[in-house]
Amino acid sequence: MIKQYFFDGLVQIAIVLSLLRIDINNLNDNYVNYPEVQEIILGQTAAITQSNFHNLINPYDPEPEIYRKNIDIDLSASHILRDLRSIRHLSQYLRPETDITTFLIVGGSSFHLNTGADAESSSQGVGGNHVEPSQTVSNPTVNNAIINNSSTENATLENLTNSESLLELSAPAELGSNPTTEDLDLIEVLWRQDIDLGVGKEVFDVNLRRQLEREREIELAKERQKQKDLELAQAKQDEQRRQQQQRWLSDNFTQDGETGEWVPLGRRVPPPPPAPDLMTSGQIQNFLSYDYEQLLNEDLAQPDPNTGYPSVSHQQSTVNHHIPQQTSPPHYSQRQHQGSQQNVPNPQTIYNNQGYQTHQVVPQYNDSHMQQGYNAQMNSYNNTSMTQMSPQQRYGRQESFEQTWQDLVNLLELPLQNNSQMINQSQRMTNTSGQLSNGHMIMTRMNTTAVSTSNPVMMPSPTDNTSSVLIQNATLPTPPAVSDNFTGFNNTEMMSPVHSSGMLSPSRQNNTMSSQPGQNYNSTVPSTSGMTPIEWDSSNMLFPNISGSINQTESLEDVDELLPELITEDDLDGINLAEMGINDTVISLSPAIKKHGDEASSDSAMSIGSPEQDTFSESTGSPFDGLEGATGGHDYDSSPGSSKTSKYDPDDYSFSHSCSYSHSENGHSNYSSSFNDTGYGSQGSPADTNHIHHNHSYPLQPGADPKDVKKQIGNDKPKHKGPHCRDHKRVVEMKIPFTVDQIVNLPVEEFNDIMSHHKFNEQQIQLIRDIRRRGKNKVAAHNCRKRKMDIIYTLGDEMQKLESDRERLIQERFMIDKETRELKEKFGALYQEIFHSLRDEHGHPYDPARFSLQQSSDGDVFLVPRNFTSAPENHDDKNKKRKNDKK
DNA sequence: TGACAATGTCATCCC
DNA sequence: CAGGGATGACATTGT
Repeated sequence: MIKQYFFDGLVQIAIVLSLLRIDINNLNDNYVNYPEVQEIILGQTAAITQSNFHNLINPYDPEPEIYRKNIDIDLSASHILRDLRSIRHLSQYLRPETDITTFLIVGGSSFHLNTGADAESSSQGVGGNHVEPSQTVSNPTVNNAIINNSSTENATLENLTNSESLLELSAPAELGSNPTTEDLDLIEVLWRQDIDLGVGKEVFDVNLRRQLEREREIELAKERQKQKDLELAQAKQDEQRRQQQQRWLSDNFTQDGETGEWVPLGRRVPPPPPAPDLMTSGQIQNFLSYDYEQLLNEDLAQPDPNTGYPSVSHQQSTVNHHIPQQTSPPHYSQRQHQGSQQNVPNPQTIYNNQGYQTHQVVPQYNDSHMQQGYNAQMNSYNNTSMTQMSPQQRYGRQESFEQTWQDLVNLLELPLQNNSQMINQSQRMTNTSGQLSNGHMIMTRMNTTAVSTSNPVMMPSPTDNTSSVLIQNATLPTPPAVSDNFTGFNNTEMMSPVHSSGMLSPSRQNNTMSSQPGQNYNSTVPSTSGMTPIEWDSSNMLFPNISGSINQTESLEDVDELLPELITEDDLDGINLAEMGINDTVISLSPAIKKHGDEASSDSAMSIGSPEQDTFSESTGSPFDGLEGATGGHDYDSSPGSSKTSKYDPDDYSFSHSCSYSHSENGHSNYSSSFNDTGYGSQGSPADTNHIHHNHSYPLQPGADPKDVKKQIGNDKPKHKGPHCRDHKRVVEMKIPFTVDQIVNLPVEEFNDIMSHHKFNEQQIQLIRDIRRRGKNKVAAHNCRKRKMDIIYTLGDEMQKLESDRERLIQERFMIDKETRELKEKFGALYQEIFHSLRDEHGHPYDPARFSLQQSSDGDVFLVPRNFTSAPENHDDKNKKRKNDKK
């Protein structure tokens, strides 16, 4: 019995000593630089962060499953130390809310933690084990092993002596001194902590353990009973809600016998007469407030038999339909009055597959024609953000917004309908689509609302409703410069019958533009256009919302068919300045248009540098033939020039005018789109290497007004004078049977062949070579200028980016400095607290001038003498003490 | 009529 | 070495 008594005590002492571990391997003077010290600085507690502070495994531990210091032991150690605090000098070791393991390392032999040492000495003396006291004291691994072994009653400490870790450290000889009465008291205290440590006497006492187990079982049974009661109460409450919901559903919906889904009565079944147990408004309110989200959630989960999508839209739409007939939540009535009544008449739109979310969740957005753009936005929103939201979130937001706005309207007695919609939309968009520029969004919505009010009877066509969602168009902000043009377009072109049948024209333009290499106008479908958002973002969008509402699946063939009809070159020439916003886009399409519509196009830019077009056979089919077919007999000064936009037709390499045409509304045009012969197109520009597609168009300056383009256009016809004309005149005069274009653009081989086959005199040869050289150089000069502009814009972009980075870094540095200051202050306070909490064996505080706290890499904090410069492992002669300071 | 932008041309370098 | 691209400088043209 006595043996068992002391054996238990020895085990518990070992536990304590495991907490008061000493790790000389990690001792270092540079403790403050260790990350663990920074953890202290950060105020992390082991219990919260689970840093390596507590997860380190002693490499010497023969049983690696035992962690030197896991969280449980720490918590238990806190109890131990709490008791230790009650006795003598250890009373001040603990401080609340600090989680520091403290090691007391004292240079002199007089410094030692007498608690563990004395206890050990006393226990070993009585226990009669083979364990060397010094070994047990100094090695925490051994203590862990003891804990492990003590879990089995037959465990002996024989294994401990065999542990290699036992031999790692040697404790001072005085640790084995005779126990004092204080030590015995400490042993008693440690026994009391057995329960806290989980290795109490019951571990060794079967009866006690069984009794404890029984108590635990009783407690567990009580817990289970409580849990069961709670569940019952919850189930009862749910059942009540379900019944209430069922009743409401039965009033408004019918349940499909096959699928079990709730189908709105108005869709398949004629609306039944009002149910006798109609809920009052208050009831409905109550019901909604409690159960509607759940109901909606369930409804959303039910797939629509027609579309396969959740049938929430049906529910809502049907509810909207039946509101006047049945009592339904006031929310529905309000919503219907606000917006649904204009769009719901078209069930095709409601049950449309692709647009179901738009029309379902936000049905009122369909009430106007111009809101298609906004629908696109909402489509994008629905397809992106909204689909990621839970139904409760979706409805909750919407409902809350509507409710809030309706309350406001009621309060202010605003006879708004469109405005309320607008604001609601604005609110929704603002809250749901973080990518949207609020300003632009509101602006756009203003446009749509204006149009919707001016033309309220316009209904969204099924095509529009079935349009695929153009997410990018909807989500990306429109450049402010676009706004004006876009607004003008909205109010003019979009409302015209031609364009409303197809309002597609702008979109088609967009699509057509996308077909041009190097142009990033088609930002609607990144998957098809292969553009990154950045590319898209940098592109110029003339009709963001419009294109967003248009079916992006329309083929380019349609575009090509429609464009010549919609936009003729005469139109291009006749477009007034007010429509330049459109012109910019349309004109940029000129290559595509002229490809199909007008062979007389002078836009030979596409052919520049292209071998196919450089051949004679192709050149004969080039637009120049129509103008220069006389091979010298044609006077350029009198050329019609209706399609001529360059001031110098004979040398119309097209870059001169294409660059002017490819302007966008913000003063940037993609010159490279029509000028791709040099490899200096946008793809090859430095900006592209960074995936930033600059739309800088040479020669338009950044702030240049699009009217410059107009000037270019307007000046086309009179621009048939100058040095270029001289070359052509000379060609004519010299009876050279080639055009300047042919002379310039022919490949060297073919050019040489021609020169060899034709018998030219020296004068002719010289003229031809000069023309060719000048033509080449002209192109080169243009490339050079364009490249220069690209570089300038790229550098500007980089500068902006660097400036933003700089701002961000400055901000970060400021924050880091602030955090550092705070951490330093925190560290200082913590240091002082810990340091002043330490007492020597006489109960006196340590002298800060002589000692300092330092932390090892494993998170242990040591009290190190100031003159303790070298690593502790190199000074084994010094007395080292370790403290696990749990506060 | 001068300023300015756009463009063409030349000279030169370089590949 | 010729052809041609690149580019600075200058000229021309039109607004």
